[in-house]
Amino acid sequence: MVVTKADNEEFTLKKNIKDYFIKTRPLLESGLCPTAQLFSASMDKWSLFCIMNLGYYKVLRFNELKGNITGISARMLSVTLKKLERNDIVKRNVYAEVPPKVEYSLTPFGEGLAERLVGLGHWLLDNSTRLKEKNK
Amino acid sequence: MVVTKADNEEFTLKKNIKDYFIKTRPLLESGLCPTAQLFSASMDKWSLFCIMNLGYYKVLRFNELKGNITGISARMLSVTLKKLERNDIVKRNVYAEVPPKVEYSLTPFGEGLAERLVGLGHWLLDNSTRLKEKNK
DNA sequence: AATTATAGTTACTTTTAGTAACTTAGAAGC
DNA sequence: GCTTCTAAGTTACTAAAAGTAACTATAATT
Repeated sequence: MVVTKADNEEFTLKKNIKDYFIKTRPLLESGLCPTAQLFSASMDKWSLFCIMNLGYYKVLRFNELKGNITGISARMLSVTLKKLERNDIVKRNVYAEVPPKVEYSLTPFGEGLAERLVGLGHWLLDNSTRLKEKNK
Repeated sequence: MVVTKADNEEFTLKKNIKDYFIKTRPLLESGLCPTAQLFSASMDKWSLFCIMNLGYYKVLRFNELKGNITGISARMLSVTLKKLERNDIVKRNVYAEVPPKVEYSLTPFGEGLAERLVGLGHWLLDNSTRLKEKNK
């Protein structure tokens, strides 16, 4: 029997999914699965846009983010940034000035996340078909 | 000047994020950015659990999925599966029997997505710290 | 003394998520 | 031949989250 490259990839994928299940099943029950937490609590469209903008521009102030993200309101940006800060994805840097000056940037974890989300984004751009239709 | 491996990785990451911005900026305005669509319309926690379960078990019936995903209601599973079907992530196979028999599985695009989400999941398991605390 | 600027907050409305009970249609048991 | 069972949902309702619009604090500037 000849084991091809494709067979090995198939095996690796299956093994990865199996590993993932074994690792996350007990975490899911206790509500501590980081993947579930990321997707249920932290990964809405506004979070994605904040992470991508900070990944590109590195440091942005509140109103710069608001200007870059079309459609976001001050309240939703505030709520989103607090959530990302709680999850150690975004760092908040306050200057004691008037008018206030607050700079936002990614943490090292946030940078790694941005890198991986961009990877996923590129794959989606190349591979999604049905998603290209405007939906809902 | 010596170009190190780290420099090259840094460069590649920056280039990827730049590419991503250039590609998605016009798509965002028209509401046709697949990444934004995936995250805003299709990527909630229930979608993630459905995709992961189907990635692992390959084929599952409605009540099997419901049994595997703790906490999901019939309505939310129904809504989620319809959304995933609309986005070409999940395939629905109906048998003309009574009581009804419906089998769900991933499309080829859904399988690719599952693979990438598991990759992200493994990275999160290894690298997330703050996410490990129960939040919200 | 009024105006401007930044980074939000507060009160309110609309949309979405979640819950619980109901539906459909034939097959099997009594 | 009447009741019970089953799978895969749906329907009507409530709770929670997202979204909108107007407001606030503080000091420097006009």
